[in-house]
Amino acid sequence: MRIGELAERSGLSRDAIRFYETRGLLESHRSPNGYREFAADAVPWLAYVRTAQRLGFTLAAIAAHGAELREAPDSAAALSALFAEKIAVVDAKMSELAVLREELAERAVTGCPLRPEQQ
Amino acid sequence: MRIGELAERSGLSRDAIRFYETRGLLESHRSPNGYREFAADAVPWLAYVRTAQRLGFTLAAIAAHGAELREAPDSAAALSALFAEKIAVVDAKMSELAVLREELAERAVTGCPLRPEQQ
DNA sequence: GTAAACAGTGGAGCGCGCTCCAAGGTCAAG
DNA sequence: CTTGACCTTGGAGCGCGCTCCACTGTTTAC
Repeated sequence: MRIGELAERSGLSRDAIRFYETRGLLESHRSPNGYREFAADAVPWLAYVRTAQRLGFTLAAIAAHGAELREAPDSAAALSALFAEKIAVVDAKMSELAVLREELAERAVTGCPLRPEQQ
Repeated sequence: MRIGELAERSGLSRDAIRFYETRGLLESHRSPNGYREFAADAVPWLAYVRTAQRLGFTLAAIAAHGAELREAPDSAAALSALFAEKIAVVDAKMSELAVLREELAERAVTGCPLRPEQQ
């Protein structure tokens, strides 16, 4: 698949895809004419990237995770460990959100404005 | 309280605090000598700002929320509505994280690499 | 054969969220 | 009266995550 099709299927711009490639988030090989060729599973991968990114992971972190996966020995155990690590990060984020939510809920009940007062 | 004390108590830099003020996240009045004076509750407010920010809210969004609170009629009902709105946003974020977590967990079990393959 | 649609590169620019710096005013201690 | 800590206001710069642009090459359709 060439970049235009990947752009359409992933909902990203061509520029964003090229940018991701420079950041090591995506690999391609080149056709004889110099055009990038992407594998079909770049589409779900990019969907994952966007989700992770929207949830506050930096592109560098996502790329590092992907690189670890590529370099991991192909045992299910090693992969599981990597995912477990990532899941722990997600869980931590969820806990923080839970705390923030509780704080908001509490103030909603008490009517405490949670804001800088005059003077 | 002057900016140095607020910086120390909030763990932020003076520059960051001045920057927040330009973005409408924080108010101060000026002493006759031109120094900024902050209220004591700027400290918990900044703690809230940092938490919200770390969880993926932009400064603009946080400032907008703060402004709404300042402009809200001072009824408990109105404030509750504002907090309920914010809580809904937090809940949505948590749901997304739950989905991402599940996706990760599933792939950890199946050993599916979740990455762009060669070719 | 030509036009349109696609691809490539390099570089500038931009919004966000700051940090750092220079030049200067204020104030308390010695 | 100087020293030093603190404050002020610009303005430049920076890492992130792109976008946009100019210019060029390739492929496809008529």
